Parts: sequence; structure tokens; C-alpha cells
Amino acid sequence: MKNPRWLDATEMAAWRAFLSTSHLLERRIEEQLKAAAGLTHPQYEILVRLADAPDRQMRMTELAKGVVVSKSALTYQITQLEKAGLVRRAHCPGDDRGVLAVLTDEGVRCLERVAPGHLEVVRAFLIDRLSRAELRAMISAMRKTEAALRAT
Amino acid sequence: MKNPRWLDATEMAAWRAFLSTSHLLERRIEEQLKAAAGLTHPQYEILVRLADAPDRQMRMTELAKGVVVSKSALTYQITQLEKAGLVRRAHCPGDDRGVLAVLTDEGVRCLERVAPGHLEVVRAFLIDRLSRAELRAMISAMRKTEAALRAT
DNA sequence: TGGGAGTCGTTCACATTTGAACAACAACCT
DNA sequence: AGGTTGTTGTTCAAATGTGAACGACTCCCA
Repeated sequence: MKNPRWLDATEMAAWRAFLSTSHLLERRIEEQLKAAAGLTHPQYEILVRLADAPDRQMRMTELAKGVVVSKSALTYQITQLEKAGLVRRAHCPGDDRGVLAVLTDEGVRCLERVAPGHLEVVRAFLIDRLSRAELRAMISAMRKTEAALRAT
Repeated sequence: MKNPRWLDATEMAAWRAFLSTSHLLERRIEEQLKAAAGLTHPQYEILVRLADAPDRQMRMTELAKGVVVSKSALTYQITQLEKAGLVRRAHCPGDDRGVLAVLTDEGVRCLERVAPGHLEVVRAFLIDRLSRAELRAMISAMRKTEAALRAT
């Protein structure tokens, strides 16, 4: 690799915009979820992933990878959600090391109650502002990056 | 507004990809910066913003908005960077409430030393994987969202 | 059928973030 | 001028994130 390869104007603009926007959106979402349901964004994501999973349950490690948090953060958050009655831990049949995070009925109801308001924010600031072409470009771009990051 | 407006397949894919990717990238960048220079990503961003600013200095609040972090977080991080000798605080002429964060010469050197490795990561996982069209779509999309988020 | 190597989830110490409360100051309007 | 309103940066308590270390368990191959 030669000299530092700086970013040209377009590249820099794309990177800066991505960076600022992701942080701003994160902040806004966090704020909305906290106000509407006392949930953090990671907690909400955990509920969503579990709701989408077969039998509404997932192994801890798998869930951590999906939500993109450390194993220790997940342990912590599952404990919080368990206290709130939205998730419970279950023994994992066939693997005595394993723990299953299971979405409770109350967890399902909570999610149904909270999702619309959350999606409204995602729409209002991101999705509804993008053209179909931009959405497709986003998918394509983000997936390439995601694949590369998950590969390592 | 009628029933909850769910996201269709394309919209959902875009949102999920954006979410996961931004978190994964953030993690990777954090890791690289920590290993290469003992800096956090917010700290690095502070240095970059200051380097780009006239006289390498900025008001605390303005800087906080730029980096997208709370005022208290900025106070904390500037204190850290001050301990490291990369930034110093200065009195703000004309406004006795104000504080200026000023990039030191050592801060400049640190940035010059760290930037290439950082940009390499940004390139390797994001920028270099996107087509010119995708970059332009990103800019357009992110800016619309950013503007909306900053407007409130 | 041992046993080394790897995986799983938790715990721990530590760093960081956030909003609220606060004190100092600025800006504005009458 | 005087008082109200708004900004500014800091401090504080509380919540959360992270990696390293750990004990328990699984896998796989000799």
C-alpha cells in the first residue's frame, strides 16, 4: 500500500453523511423508545429478533450476533428484560452449556404495542424520505459491507 | 394516520441492513482505533473536526453537535484528550460562558499518524466496496435524513 | 475412550454515555 | 437600567457497553 489513500470529495461526503446520520438516528430512536415504552434500542431489537425466530427463542450467542452486541451486553440486557417479564431464560435441550432466550406472551404484546410508534420514527426520518432507487442502493451497499464485516 | 404502517420487504431490508451495518462498522472502527492509538471513535472524531475548523478550535456546544454526542459526553472526552495533551481548553473571547476546544500541535501529529490506518478500515469495509452510483445514493439519502433529524 | 481445543454464557472491573440540575453569563425587551 | 428568558459548560447519579478471565460443557481425533 502506498501513501495514505485519502478520500476524495464524494467518498468523504458519503462517509461523513453516513456517520452523522447513523448517530443522529440512533439518538432519536433511543429517545422515542424510552419515552414510549421505557425500552432501549438494543432491548427493542432483542424483542424483534426473538419474535421473528422459530418458537420465539434463540441461543444467546446467536442473538448477540444478530443484534450486534457483545455477549456480556446481551447477558445484561436479557437479565433486564427478564425482570420486566418480556423474556425468560430456558435450558437448551441437547447442549448443557446453552441458554435460550424466549420471548414471553407479555413480550409479544409489548412489541405489538411499541412497534408502530417505532416504525413511525424510522419512516419519518429515513424510509419515507428515500426513493425506491435509493432504498435499493442502500440495501446493496449495506449488504456488501455487512458481509465483509461479518466474514472476519 | 391509519393502522400501523409496516415496512414492506424492500423497506425492511434497507432498514435492517443499515442498522446492522452501522453497528458492525462502528465496532470495527472502535477496535482499530483502540489498537492503533488508544483512541475511541468519538475522540478521533473530535480531533478531525477540530483539525478542519478555522484556527483548529471550536466552541464546546458546536463541537458536540458536530460529533453528535451529548454536551456532558463532550466535556468528559475533552478532559480525556486534554490529559493526553492532544487538545487544550481556552477561554472564549467575547463570551465569558464559552470554552474553546483547541487542537494542540501534538494533536495534529497524532491525527496525521492515525488517520491513514483509520481510513484504510473505512475504505476496506465501506467506501471501496461501493460503486460511484451507490456513493451518490448514500450521500443523497443520508443527507435528507440528517437534515430532517437536525431540523428538530 | 482419553484429552486437547474450542464454544458457551456469566462475571468482573472499567470506561463511557446520558439527561437533569446547576451556576454563570448573554440577549433581549420594555 | 432592570428583569425575564435563553445559552453555555460542568457536575452528578445511574445505566450501559466492552474485553478479559473463568468454569462448564462439547467436539473431534488419535
